[in-house]
Amino acid sequence: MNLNDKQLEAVETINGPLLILAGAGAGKTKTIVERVVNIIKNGIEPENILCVTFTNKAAKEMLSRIIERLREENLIENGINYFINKNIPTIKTFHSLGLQILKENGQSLGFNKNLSILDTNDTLQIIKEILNSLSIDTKLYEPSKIRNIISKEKSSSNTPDDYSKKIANYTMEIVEKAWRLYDKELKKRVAVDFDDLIIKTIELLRSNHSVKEFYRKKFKYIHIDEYQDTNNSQYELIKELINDEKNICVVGDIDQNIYSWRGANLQNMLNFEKDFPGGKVVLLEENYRSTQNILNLANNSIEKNKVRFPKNLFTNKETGEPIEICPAFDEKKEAENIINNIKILLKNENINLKDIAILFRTNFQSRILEEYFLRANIPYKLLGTKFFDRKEIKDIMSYLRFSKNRENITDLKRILEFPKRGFGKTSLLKIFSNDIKDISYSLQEKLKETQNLLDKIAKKIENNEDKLSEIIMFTIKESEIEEELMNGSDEDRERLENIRELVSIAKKFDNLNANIAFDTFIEEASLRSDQDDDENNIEGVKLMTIHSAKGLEFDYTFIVGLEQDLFPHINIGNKKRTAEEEEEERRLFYVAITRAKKKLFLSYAEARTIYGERKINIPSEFLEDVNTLDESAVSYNQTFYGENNDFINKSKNKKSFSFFDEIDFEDF
DNA sequence: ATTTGGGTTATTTTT
DNA sequence: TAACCCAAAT
Repeated sequence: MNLNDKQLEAVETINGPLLILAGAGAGKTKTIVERVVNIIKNGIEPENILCVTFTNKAAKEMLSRIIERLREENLIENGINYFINKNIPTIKTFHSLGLQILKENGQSLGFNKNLSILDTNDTLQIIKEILNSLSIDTKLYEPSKIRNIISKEKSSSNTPDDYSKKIANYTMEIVEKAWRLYDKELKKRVAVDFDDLIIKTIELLRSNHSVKEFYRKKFKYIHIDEYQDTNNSQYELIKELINDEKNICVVGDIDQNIYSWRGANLQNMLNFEKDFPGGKVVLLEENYRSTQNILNLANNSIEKNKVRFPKNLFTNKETGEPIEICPAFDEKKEAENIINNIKILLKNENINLKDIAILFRTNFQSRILEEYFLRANIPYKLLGTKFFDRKEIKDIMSYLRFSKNRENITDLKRILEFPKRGFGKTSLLKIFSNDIKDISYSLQEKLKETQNLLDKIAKKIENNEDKLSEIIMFTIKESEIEEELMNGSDEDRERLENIRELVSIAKKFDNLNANIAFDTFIEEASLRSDQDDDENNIEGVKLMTIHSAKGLEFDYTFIVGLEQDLFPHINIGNKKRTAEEEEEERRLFYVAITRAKKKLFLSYAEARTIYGERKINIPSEFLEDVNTLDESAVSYNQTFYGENNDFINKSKNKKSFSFFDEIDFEDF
């Protein structure tokens, strides 16, 4: 299978703890896939293997690659539908694994299989309501901050009781009170938040010995991908699942830990050898993605960090094209310059638009880029907008979900408020506290109507006569959402388009019986973030934040906005960036660099308008890393830059010219 | 019940 | 700048 020595070593070490330190592009997924295949070759049943990933996409990819390889090795019947075959490895995200365990065994904690998952928005609403009920000034004590504290505590596996012991100020008192009420509120709704999917699973395993033994026996071989991104509670969960054989393999790269602000704890990775003594460590340094020029920059840059395991990426590939530095006068010129460079790429070589990506530190930077892509008529796709977070999609999902789980008031609230039926604040409160007699007669009628609709939806799901997509269509029509949006503004019609997109997503499940399709669909919608399963299918230049580019690769990669305070990003308010946070910014730069396969462009603007204010910036300190490279490894794009760095004068002297009429983009 | 206006506040977001 | 939220006004 064309493995290098190190990869082979990892693949062949199947018993005991194994730590794989895998640099960017070092064939990490391939190594896990081959290791799983190897374990099965050694006579272990596939169902005894667990792989945990961080995204559904990664899980999906890993599963399909494993199945493909098992077929090649004749370890699985050809043509068999592996979704029906139970004897396959479990490959899931932490959250979907938790959900599965809770649905199947969580009765003792008050859960059932209609358990709802609340996203960050839903939970924020609940926190707001709680703070209001406590008459707390939400200006002084921001709901989002309170929620974040609770979430952070939860993901560190702390309970309200733990927390109450360390209360030192009034804010903490509020947090504790709100937390307890919040937990009660979730319980009432038979709902969990993302953190609960992990910590409730731990609670279940600890309190229910037979369930724990079942899973410990089942999962004889455990793999954890992206181990550097695990938080404390995920680490605790692993510890509960692992049996005495300690067949655990974790894979990760400290240099790619970019989510510490969300609780990802580097210590888990740093302490692995201590936590699981007697294990083996394998270091994968050969990179199969980028040119040596790109890797040199990545190596030299990340070397400045203190918290890491030393590693040096190398490749057998050629030196490659030089890194191109692209200075610009301001963000407009930067955008223009990028368009120009893309046109040159398209003109000179046989390059596809989908092999080009533009990465930025913050979302607002996409705006100006979009403007210029639109103007230049170059197809592009902005990634990272969360389809299932859109209001109209959440509304539809609420109808579907609530038809089966009538405990979740968040859903009911959404339903009653959209489309508008005349329910206001007071009438909603009365409905929620079951004082239905107190609302007006006409509202009572409306409520009955809505109830009827929900019953009809539930019946359709149970009856199994209609397809899932048909049930959704039915919901849109009968709820009069379609009518309302059709006759609304342009924006409303766009919303309707999104809803139609939801219907077409649901069609994927139409071959399953409605009940199962429904559960799968709801689960997928609650646990996934991005609508695009496969960004390879996107025709057009890809625009995204560096965070969402993690794990992806592009032939031609632009990193834009390389200015001090923008990237590395300066913290908001008067909070100073800590040394650790500075290192995280550098890791982010490292992740960005290592996305590039063939050529890397580094772009910055000397002036930029942020929040309506024009600011003069100095080039990012990260650009200095380029000085560690040979002269031949770097080229300077002079288009918007003077010979003596005196680019302002230069651009004054330059006649303005247009880039937008050189190539006809109709073909793309 | 809905609209208007003023004040606030701007990272990253695998689930 | 612009989006968002809430209170006050209609």
